[in-house]
Amino acid sequence: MVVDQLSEDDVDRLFQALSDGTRRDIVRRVAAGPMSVSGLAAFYAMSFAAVQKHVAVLERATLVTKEKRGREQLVRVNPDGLALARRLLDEFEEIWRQRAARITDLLDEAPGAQAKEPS
Amino acid sequence: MVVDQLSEDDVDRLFQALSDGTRRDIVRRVAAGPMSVSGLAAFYAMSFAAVQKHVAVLERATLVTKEKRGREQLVRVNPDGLALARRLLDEFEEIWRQRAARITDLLDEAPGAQAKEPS
DNA sequence: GTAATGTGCAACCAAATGGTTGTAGATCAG
DNA sequence: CTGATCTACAACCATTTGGTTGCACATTAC
Repeated sequence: MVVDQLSEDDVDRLFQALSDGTRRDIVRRVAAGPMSVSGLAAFYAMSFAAVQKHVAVLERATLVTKEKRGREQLVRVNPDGLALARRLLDEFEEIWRQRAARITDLLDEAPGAQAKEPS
Repeated sequence: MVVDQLSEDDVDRLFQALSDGTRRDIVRRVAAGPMSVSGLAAFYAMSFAAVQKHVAVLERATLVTKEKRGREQLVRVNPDGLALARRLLDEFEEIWRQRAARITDLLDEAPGAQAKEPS
């Protein structure tokens, strides 16, 4: 099953965005409530520009959204992005589960019986 | 909620391993049944050494395991690794869900209750 | 035995990543 | 208005990543 219209590059960006501790922490923080970029930057021992870049990576990965709010830029979590990533992992597990079920069937069936595809 | 004993570096490796299309494809293939490294390499338009490196990345991320089988090395999916990644994503969603529930509560409650959460 | 196959590893290279500093444009406070 | 704050973006740098080729070593086939 293909997940939506996601290109491989989209999936690359999703997981790559999640592969950095600072970015995962940003997602956690904005998941608990929206924050400005500078508000986020205050938490980390790195420059504002670095945090800005992390937010940009998360935005391109559709894990957060930004909205201009006066002179600030409010960062919000995008629940769809997270759900998408989880669904992708579910796909992998589904493939494995089907194989496991097929093997179980083979073991359960009498020897010589043909294996049918489980749902 | 901390997931098991995973270090941040472990999580980095997990998601980083999944951020490459070739590696995700390898996981799909071995999820459907174990394969040798050279068997896998036959599918991709890159050198054997490159595929070997991808498998090594997946192995360090605990997404696959290798087992020596004669002169071959059988690569298998590690369902625990996948389940771990999914659980990590569940954590993020849980944080967001809790916040959403809290907001819903605030909206449901009678007005006059003091809200700590800015809109 | 010799030859072919499967693997591991080192050295190398181009491109991407994660950080920095510096500059400049908006917006808000006084 | 002036000054402080928030953001955007460019240029630069060190390290990592994803690929290559080449060589060494085990195991299997003939």
